[in-house]
Amino acid sequence: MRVTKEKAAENRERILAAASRLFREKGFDGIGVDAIMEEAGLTHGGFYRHFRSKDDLAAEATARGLARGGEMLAAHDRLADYVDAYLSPEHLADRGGGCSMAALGCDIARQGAGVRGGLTAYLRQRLDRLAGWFGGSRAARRRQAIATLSGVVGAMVLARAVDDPALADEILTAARQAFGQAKA
Amino acid sequence: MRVTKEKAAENRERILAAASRLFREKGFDGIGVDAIMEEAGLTHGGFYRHFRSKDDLAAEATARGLARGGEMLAAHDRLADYVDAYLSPEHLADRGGGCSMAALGCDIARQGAGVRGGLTAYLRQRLDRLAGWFGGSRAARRRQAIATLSGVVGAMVLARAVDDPALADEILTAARQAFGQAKA
DNA sequence: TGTACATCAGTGAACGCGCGTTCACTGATGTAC
DNA sequence: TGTACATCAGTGAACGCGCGTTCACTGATGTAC
Repeated sequence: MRVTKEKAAENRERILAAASRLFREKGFDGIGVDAIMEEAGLTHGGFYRHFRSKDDLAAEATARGLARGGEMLAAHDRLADYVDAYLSPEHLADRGGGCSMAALGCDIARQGAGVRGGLTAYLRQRLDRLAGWFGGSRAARRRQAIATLSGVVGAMVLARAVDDPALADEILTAARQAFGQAKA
Repeated sequence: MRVTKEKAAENRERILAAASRLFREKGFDGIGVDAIMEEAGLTHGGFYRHFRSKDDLAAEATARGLARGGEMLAAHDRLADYVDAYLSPEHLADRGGGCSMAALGCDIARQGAGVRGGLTAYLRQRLDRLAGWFGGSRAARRRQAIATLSGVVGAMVLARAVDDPALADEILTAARQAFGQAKA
């Protein structure tokens, strides 16, 4: 049952969206091609008409997820707003729709060149954007951008790892205060 | 071929040590019971004389790995020394022997009660110890402990995820400067 | 202390299931005339 | 524009492999007398 080119392109997008969400929720090894295709409303056999392998999908889906994270970053133009949004209870709960670095950071180090290269390019962009929100020398601004990104990503990872909601909330609150304002 | 109680206890330790290292290196889903037993110098069939399941092993091995991290923390009595050691190139390279929060942080959120409970208890301890290195009110010290731990863990996660060694080094260096000294 | 027997850590084969990938097939789409 | 044919997105069964777990068996250890 061949479908129109438009429909096929739309299906490919749906596979990517499902994969991007499910990888972040369950990890690269925690979700299978069949479950991703089912989530996209297709059967698993057709997967290889769109992607060469699961690894290929991981690379494309990660890039897609990171791009969305970039939109979230672009939606704020002040450091405190961005940090508050990043370290919000909503982001804590929405692992599948949130930042890929927080959801998959440790796993990415074990992935192939496609995934890691995509993350590296994205991280550079995000650092550039963040640096613009700080004062001081070029080097000082970059240092603060790195410290802030490390801080918010680490806080989200720890808040999600902990099994006590009160402690998770305390971590997010403390990190919002610490990273939400530019320092000397 | 029954072995002495002492030998059996020693074998159990070897399984735990191998699991602790391999889980950190490859992730909970990235390594099998058979490979862990082989690393411990045993065959996979005997695994269930020591542990009820792979999940059980994950919980015990994670607790073991975190305890070692605690020793590393105890080995330093100044903030800057600890941060320098944590954010060193040696720690970056030694994923299997390093901090479990940096190696497995994102994966732990998806694990069972045993693993998450162990991490939570350990994280509380580490925060208490870190807080002692800061000045100010009790609340301020705790906030700085949380921000520092988030910062160093996040920096290590990002430095390992990136595929450019120069960028990884830049991240570690910037984070050492940012988190290595107590702030107001 | 010596002897007989029960225990159980460890072995290696086997089971069952899930998952990534392949394949023959379908039938609507796209294209060449 | 209409017709005939090639293309190919999608289907569902199947393959092969790896992995968590089980099991019958071994034989040295531990224990009861």
